[in-house]
Amino acid sequence: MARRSSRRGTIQEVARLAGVSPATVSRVVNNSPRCSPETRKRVLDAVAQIGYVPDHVARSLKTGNVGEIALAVPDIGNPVYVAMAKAVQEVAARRGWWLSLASTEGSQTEELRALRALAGRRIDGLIITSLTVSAAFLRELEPVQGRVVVIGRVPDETPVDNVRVESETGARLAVEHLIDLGCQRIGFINGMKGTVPSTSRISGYKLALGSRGLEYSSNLVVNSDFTIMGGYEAIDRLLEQCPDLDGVFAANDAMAIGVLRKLRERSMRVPDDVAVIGMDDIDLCRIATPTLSTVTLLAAERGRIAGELLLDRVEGRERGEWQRVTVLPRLLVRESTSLLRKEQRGTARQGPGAGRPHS
Amino acid sequence: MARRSSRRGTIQEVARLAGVSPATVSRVVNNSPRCSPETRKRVLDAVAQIGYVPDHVARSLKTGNVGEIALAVPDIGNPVYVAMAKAVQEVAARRGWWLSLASTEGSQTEELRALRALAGRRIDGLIITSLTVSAAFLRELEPVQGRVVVIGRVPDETPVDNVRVESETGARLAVEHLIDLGCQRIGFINGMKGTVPSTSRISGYKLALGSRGLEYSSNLVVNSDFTIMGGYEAIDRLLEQCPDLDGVFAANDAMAIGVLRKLRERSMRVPDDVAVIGMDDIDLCRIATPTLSTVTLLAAERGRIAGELLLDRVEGRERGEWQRVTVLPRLLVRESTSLLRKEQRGTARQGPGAGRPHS
DNA sequence: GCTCGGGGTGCCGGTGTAAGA
DNA sequence: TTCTTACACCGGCACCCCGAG
Repeated sequence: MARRSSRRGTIQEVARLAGVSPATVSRVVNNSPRCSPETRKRVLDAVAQIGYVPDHVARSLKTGNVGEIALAVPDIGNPVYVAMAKAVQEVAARRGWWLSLASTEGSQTEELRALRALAGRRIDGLIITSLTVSAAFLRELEPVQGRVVVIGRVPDETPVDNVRVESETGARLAVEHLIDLGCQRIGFINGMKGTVPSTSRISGYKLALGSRGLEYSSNLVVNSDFTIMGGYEAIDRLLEQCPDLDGVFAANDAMAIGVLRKLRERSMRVPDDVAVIGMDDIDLCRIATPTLSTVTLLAAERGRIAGELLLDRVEGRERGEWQRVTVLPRLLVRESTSLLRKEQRGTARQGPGAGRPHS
Repeated sequence: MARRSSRRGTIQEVARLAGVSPATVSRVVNNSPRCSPETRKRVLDAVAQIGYVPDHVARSLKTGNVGEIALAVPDIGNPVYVAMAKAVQEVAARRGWWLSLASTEGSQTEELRALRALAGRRIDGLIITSLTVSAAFLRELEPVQGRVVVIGRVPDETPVDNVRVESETGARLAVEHLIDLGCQRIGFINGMKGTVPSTSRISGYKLALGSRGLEYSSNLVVNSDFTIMGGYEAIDRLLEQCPDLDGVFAANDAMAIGVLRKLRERSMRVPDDVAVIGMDDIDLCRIATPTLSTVTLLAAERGRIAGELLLDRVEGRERGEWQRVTVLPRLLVRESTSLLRKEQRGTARQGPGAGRPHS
């Protein structure tokens, strides 16, 4: 096992070489004020000569923290989580923490592994976003209180800080937007049944129909997974169940991009024949043809907030009640649901735009 | 600082509760054979009652390794590195290691930070892919020998295991393919000057021109960054310098996708007016319109190899000479360089294909 | 008595080894 | 033998102590 391979010197060796005590070396290395300039220089010379680097493990054992937090996401290939990760990374770096990323691939086992890393003090804190909040998951949160932030809704009494987004409202905004455009038969391509995100989306979809007086029909809904290929194949099934669709709401942008691709293959025009809207606001929305309308769920913002909350706890700044922070989705209208669709069709459009914030 | 927050019990407390010594608890927890069934049960009961989880830091201090490796990539938002990360992750999990991901954002500082994490024994091993191999970088490799694998070419004498891809050959394959299609004026959109990937690509580009008897002209080359937006803006500059382009080679797929997007806006047909080829083989190639021809650099394969090499070293299985593994790029022909372009124009094409392996 | 620079040492929480029942 | 214990030790850090000014 061990091997402690090419370690170059301990604090004792440096101390011996510099002719001081280990305590002094420690003070110099940690920029403690209590040392004279000349001693400092002698020590630093010895450090340089030996190539001494403090052993992080030993330091952690003594100080009680390892200086590292982790972010666990279901799929690091999903641009939404990349945006989230970059935001957390920014916070961590600014506050002097090392961030490590873990991709759970949606597996419970991996999520629990991350929580156990926390319990075993491999890391000091954890931000985790889970697609399905299970009982086992909630149970494992108990012993690591104050060192976890969950992104995604958890039951109210759960003893963690929690960052939420009203994705139900987001779904409602998207669908109401389609309806207000004149769409009457709006298909919904949802993610896998039973996951937290898919539950709130279907709920928002129904709310929107209700608020505008449209009927819900299960013919208008299909499930698939949250990827481009998922949307690509799901739209076929949807069109089979309901050939005269005039609008599609996809549960995320990746799926919506797949839908655009397939509709183009089937020579259906967007938004003329079918208006399409996604959710998340990934970069690809502005590259797609036509550019994709969407509802942003503010992944980066949630990441930033989660990072701050976690570090406030872990650094001991915050000891109060469990925080519940909710961010509000915003509609971004682009070409795929453009109101000007009749006039602009067939002519070159303007380049990828930032999307027009709306409402 | 410290805080050792909600830690639940140490090995001593468990030992006291079970009426045994700490050493016995340690043996039980680690499934050491030397212990009687009844003692084992008593200990396990005590463990469960207290909710004891071994302190990973303390264990690491004694055993000399932390059970964690890291993968540092320039940009976790790049699908190439995602593919690489997933491959490494698979290897790490299979061999019982924890993998953490770090995104350096191309910053030297962050790369050196990762190397210092290694030197300070925060992690046991590191796989790192760097865009620019600097002297400072090479210098920092010295003290952590045998615990680093570099993906991307380093000087021959560098004391690390090294996984390479002949990206120069890859670039040559791409450009020769365009020439063999009949292209005469092939623009090249390269990444930032001075990076390792861009250097080998321009070299391959020139080799291809030479091998087919075409002239090199600096008018045909522009630089930008390795993103969709990079390609999107670079093609404008390229067309300004050379309005009658008939082929474009982009240094990676992301840029090529940006090119496709811009060409569509400018109503230029692909491949009819301009053939386009990228490099990397990211998933988007099969979703783009038209589907994007490319040269795969086998990112996942390189990740897998790097993972195995690193763990062989870190586990002490391998102590021999520094390994140099080279993988060979392969051309994948899709619609954006389709030979059938004249015939198929204007009709619906077949769906996203896997690409036809070639040569 | 107080400040300042520096030294001695117990300790963090496990693990491995040699000795003991 | 077979199981268990005592104890040194991993490598820093932080507290407390000391002497000199």
